[in-house]
Amino acid sequence: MREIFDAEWKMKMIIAESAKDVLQMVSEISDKLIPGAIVAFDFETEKVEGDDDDSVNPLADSLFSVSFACNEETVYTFRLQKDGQWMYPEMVVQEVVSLFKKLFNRGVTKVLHNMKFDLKLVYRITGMLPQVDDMSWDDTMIMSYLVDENRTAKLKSAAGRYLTIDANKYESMLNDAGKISKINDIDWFITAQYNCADSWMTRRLRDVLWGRLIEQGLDSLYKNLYKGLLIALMEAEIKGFRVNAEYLREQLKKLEDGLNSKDKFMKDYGEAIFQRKILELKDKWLALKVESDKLNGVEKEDAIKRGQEVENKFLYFESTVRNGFNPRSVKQLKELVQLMDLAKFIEKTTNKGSLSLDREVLDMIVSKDSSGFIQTLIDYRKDEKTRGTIQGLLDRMDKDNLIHSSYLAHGTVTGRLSSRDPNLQNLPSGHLIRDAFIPRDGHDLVVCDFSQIELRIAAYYAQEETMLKIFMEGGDIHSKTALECFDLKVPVEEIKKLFPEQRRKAKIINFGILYGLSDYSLGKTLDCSKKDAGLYIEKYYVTFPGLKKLREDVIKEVLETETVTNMFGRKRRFPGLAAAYYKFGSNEKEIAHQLREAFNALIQSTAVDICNLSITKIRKRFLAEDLLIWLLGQVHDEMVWEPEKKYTEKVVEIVTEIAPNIVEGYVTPIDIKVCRNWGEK
DNA sequence: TTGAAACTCT
DNA sequence: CATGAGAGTTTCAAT
Repeated sequence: MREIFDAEWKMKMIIAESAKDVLQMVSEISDKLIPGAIVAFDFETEKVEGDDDDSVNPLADSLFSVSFACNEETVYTFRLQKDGQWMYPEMVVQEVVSLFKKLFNRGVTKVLHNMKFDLKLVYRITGMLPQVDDMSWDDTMIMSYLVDENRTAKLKSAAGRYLTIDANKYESMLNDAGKISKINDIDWFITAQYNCADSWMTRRLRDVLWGRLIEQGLDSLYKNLYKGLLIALMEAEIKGFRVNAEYLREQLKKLEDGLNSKDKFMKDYGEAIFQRKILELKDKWLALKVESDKLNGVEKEDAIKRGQEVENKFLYFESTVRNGFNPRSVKQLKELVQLMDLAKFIEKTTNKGSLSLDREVLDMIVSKDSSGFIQTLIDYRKDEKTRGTIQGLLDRMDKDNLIHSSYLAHGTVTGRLSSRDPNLQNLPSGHLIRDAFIPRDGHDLVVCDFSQIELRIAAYYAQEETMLKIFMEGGDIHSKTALECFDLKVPVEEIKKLFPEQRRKAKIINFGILYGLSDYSLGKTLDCSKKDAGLYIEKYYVTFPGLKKLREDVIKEVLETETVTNMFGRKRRFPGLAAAYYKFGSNEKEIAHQLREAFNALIQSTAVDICNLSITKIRKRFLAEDLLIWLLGQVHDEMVWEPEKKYTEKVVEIVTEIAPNIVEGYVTPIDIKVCRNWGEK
């Protein structure tokens, strides 16, 4: 056993050096797990040999070591595994395992930074997970996120910020010691201290952040939403979404065949044009060479320079042809579009100011191209995207055809979740891909989404009478908007049938308003003049005056407080906005952007809090009724559950009871469907 | 490894 | 002055 004291941090690190040390340490830690104790712990992991996945994977990585901060001063640490194998005799391993099992005592508060990650490791060791109603786990990453959504919630950043220490001290030590990428090759006493520092910071952060949560009125959101949500999400990640791999491989094959022929067509076409141009450029280059021989001084230098430019160009074209024209290369495409004489029709530029060749532009120039190249490119891009998505799903599927996406609860400024590896929140709508997502044998998918939740939230905050009435009576909001904005002289019930085009446009206006759409952009999307678009927006606000007032109120509020707070207490902060707004000559574009963001944040954050609160509440009810039903996925205002068939009706009943009634006194209706695959929804 | 550009979703 | 909010992934090209 070795002890190291960090006088600056007042941190005593106790490091085990042998199996005997581990036994003693486990017993000491065990003794401290008494009711009322607050203990932070943290794992270090490493990739196992032969795992080609480059991301950190708590379901597969080797457990290098763990540290326990049992109070604010004392931290213990010991090694666990090497290359995925335990480093100790079976008896010692059993003691370690039972220590982790003792953590499930609800009288002891456990603190983790990114709790889903470490709890998955605990799950691998013990086979145990906390229940969704277990309040004895704290996540300092989420606390830090709630306290300041604008700054990174990473442990070292948060610790540096809230503990006012040099939080990277031990990481620097690790880097100095190593310059080796593998944690296993570094002296254990160095990594041990690094590991200790992490749980020490986590333990210290917990108290500081808890104070901040209380100060800012965020404690209820943290306790009632996040504690349960994180566990429900962790269950979804562990469980995984089953996919029909054979079906996906079939679709992949079909796409690849189509892509190959499109690729060949475009290659041949592109290369022919480049070849022709190369000859032209060579002639030009020769001419310039002859010319430059006749000249002197500055003129000669200029001609040589131009000659070199021409030479570079045809050398580039030659290498392009040699390596094969690649329709995925934006650079090559731009050259080609210029040679095809289509560039003159393109006004749109990319963010950096170069020629844009996105779908919108291609749609515009496709009619000017008789060769079929542009149309082929449009189709190619679409299919290539789908192919990539399918390939990504197949690559990430485990041996049981399960896809374990992870959900980040701290990834967005509005409180939305994000999904990654793979992202299940941006799968193309429609059947092709979503049909591949299926329930396990003997199970159903229950898919539930909130209908028009953002508009309903806006109406609620605004107490917009006309809008509330339409929602309450089950009327069609888009029809009403169409009627008023386009002066349609028919009863509102007939709009859907008689003026579907106007209704479609009204839908764009309805959603656009929530995002702060300008007359300029609305004109572009509706393909009408800016002036007409402005009139529509005006009429919209006459029809729904409450919404106009709400927008003004939110802007007024954010300019005073630099903060938007939703009905659950969630905050979206805009530091510096007030000062910037009242300062002469500041960036108006940026201010306008932040004001749009502020209004949208109120609506978006409320919508997602309702959805996530319903997930937590529903999952807790399943627990209370002893139904072993886990969440499978969440897509902002949609949730997917996977019950055994015998529980399907019960799930529909409970979801239908809970989800629409999260806000007291205001119903947020849902659509719910039992599906054989995700595409059926 | 990073940034730009393209495309996907709610 | 620019002009709709929030995300993640893939590919190419440059560093």
